[in-house]
Parts: sequence; structure tokens; C-alpha cells
Amino acid sequence: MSTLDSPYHHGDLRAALLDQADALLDAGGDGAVSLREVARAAGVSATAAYRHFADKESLLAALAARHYAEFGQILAGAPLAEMGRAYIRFALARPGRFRLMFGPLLAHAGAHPDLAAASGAAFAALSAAAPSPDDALRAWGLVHGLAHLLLDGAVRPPDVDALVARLIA
Amino acid sequence: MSTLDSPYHHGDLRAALLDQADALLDAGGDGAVSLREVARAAGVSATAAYRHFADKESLLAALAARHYAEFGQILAGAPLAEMGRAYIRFALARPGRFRLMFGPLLAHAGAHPDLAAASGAAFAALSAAAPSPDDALRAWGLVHGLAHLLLDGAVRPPDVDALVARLIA
DNA sequence: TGTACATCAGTGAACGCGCGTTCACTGATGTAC
DNA sequence: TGTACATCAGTGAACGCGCGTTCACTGATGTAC
Repeated sequence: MSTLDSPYHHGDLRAALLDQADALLDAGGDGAVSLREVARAAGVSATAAYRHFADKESLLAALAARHYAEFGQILAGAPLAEMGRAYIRFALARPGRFRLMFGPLLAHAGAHPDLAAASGAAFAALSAAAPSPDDALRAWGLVHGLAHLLLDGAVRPPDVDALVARLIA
Repeated sequence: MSTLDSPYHHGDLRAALLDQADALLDAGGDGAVSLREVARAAGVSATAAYRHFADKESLLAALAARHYAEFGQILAGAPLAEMGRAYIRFALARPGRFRLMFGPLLAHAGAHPDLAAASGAAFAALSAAAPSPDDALRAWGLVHGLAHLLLDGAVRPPDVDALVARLIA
């Protein structure tokens, strides 16, 4: 089979769909990702996606799992304060991904083992950096909250980076 | 005019719509509030809402403003730690309201003076309780983040109240 | 090497849904003379 | 006190949209003999 005969290598549509979903997520945020639009962006009919994912939620779960894996790698091993800054940097740079990862999907992680595993690993990396479980939760809460407040426009500092550097000492 | 002739006193449909929107918000969360459903719940045609609100966003902004006012009163005057606990209590008791208040609408507060004023007042109450602006932001970030982590199911402690009491000392 | 066949990744039409919003309208209320 | 009229809060039909998902299907690929 020539690779030129079709737009994707054998089995690559799944990856292409995830990539396009990502692009929509980054460009238009959470709500901009529809199965139909993802398929459209991949140059494929809407129903083709069902060859690769059981339903829309499964596609989103695969996407979130992918991002949790990346997120976990970004965090892993860093000292707590640096980790906190990286956490906020990620959220501000990729709001769509961040919102997907911590959106309603997370509550259904039980139905998506990959997502449960990837998110669990990322959260474990966070906990490992703190001296105690309570300290971990406090640090997590702080960076998560600041990320949301900044993303939602509740807090609009003149210099975000300076603020974050000051607050996460 | 007898009050029995129509379901609402003169001018009360606006309040009734807000009440029903609230009920939907509390029952079904953020996404369950549609103009049509709100009107249906109020026993009125969908178009009737346009007598009282320019569009859906205006209705939601009025609702959010109302909740920020209540929220501000809950917070005002309390010592910082108690304020933090009240913040989280509010979020967990009324997730729909909390998500509406801090949702994408907040970024459009410029278009809704009532919302801007009410949210500004609530945030000011928060700031007033902390010894410095940075301390206020740290405290705010912490409680906001914990609220979200608990709401989204990222953190599932066996005893939420005990956890919150321990973390917000 | 050639041929019949199963597999399977795609297609396109369709179903049924709910949404926000606009439109021309009705009918009751309150007002001016 | 009675009557003509303006106001205005509502109605119901309709527009146009996009969504997730199902269905029967096509056509190319790889396999077994």
C-alpha cells in the first residue's frame, strides 16, 4: 500500500482525530470541540470517528489522558515551588487542555482507565514533592485556584509572571 | 386587576424567571440553564423572557450578580480563616451558582455593570480580611482551588469537612 | 499465480433533539377626553 | 360615566443552526486455497 493513496497511514486516523481535537481545544476552548468538527478538521466524515472511539466522551478521555501524561512529566521531579509555577504556566498557556483535564470528564474517570491512570500519576507527582499530604493539598489548592482565578478573569494583575513568582515563593 | 387573573403580580415575571433559572442551576448545574427551559419552568412562552432581558447572557448576568451579592454578605466581616471555610462551603453547597459566578460570564462583566459591581464588592470583602494584597490572593487562591478540586472530583477525601477544617487553619 | 472471499475503515443520508432569537400578532390594561 | 385609543406583556409559529449517533452501504485490502 502506498502512503499516498490515503490521507493517513494505516491506523493513523485515531491519532489525527486526537490532534485535531487538540487544535480545536487550543483555539476555541472547551466548548469548541464537537465530534463533527473534529472529523471535519481531519478531512473525514463524522461517522468515521466511531471506528476509533466508542463515543465523544471516549475521544475526550483519550485526549485528557494524553495531556495528563504530558502534564505529569512537566511536573515530575521538580521542587515544590517550581512545580507550582509550572502548573500555573501550563494552565495559562493551554486553557482548553487545562479545562478539559479538570472538567466534568474527570468525575467519569472511572469509565476510562487510561484517564484514571494518567491523572492519578500526575497527582502522585504533585504529592511526592510535598513534605506531607496536607501540605501537598494546600500547595495544589493554591496553584489550582490561582490558575482558575487568572483564567476566568477574576484576577487581572498587570504582570502575571511577577505575581505568580511572588506568590509561589 | 386581581392577582388571580395571571400567574404573576405586575412586573414579577422577571423575578420568577430568575428564580426558575436558579432552580435549574441548583438542580442540573451550569449547562442545564437554557432560556427556553427557564421560561417553561416559569409557565410562560420562551419569548416572554425577552420582555425582561435583552438576551440569555443578560439573564445569567443578573442571576450571577444576585449571587455575588449574597456571597459577599456571607463573607463580609468574618476573620480570614472562617471566610475561607465559608467560601468552600458555598461552592460545595451550590456548585451551579459557584460555576456560573466564576464562569466565562465573569470575563464579560464589563458588559453588565450590576455583575461587575456585585463581584467587585465580594472580592473586596475578601481582600479586606487579609493583612496584605498578596496574602489576600494566596488565601483566595487556596480556597478557590480547593473548592474546584473538590467539586471536580480531583480530590475525594473521606471527610470533606474535616479536611477543610484542617487545611484552612 | 489466480481467484473467491472475509474483513473493515470509511461514506452519506437520516433521525431526533434542543437551542437562541425574530416576527407578526392578540388581548388586556390604563388613560385622556 | 362612557368611549376611543395607546401601551405593552404576553403568544405561537418559524428560522437557522449544530449537535451526537445510527444505519445501510461501498470499496479497497489482505488472506486462504
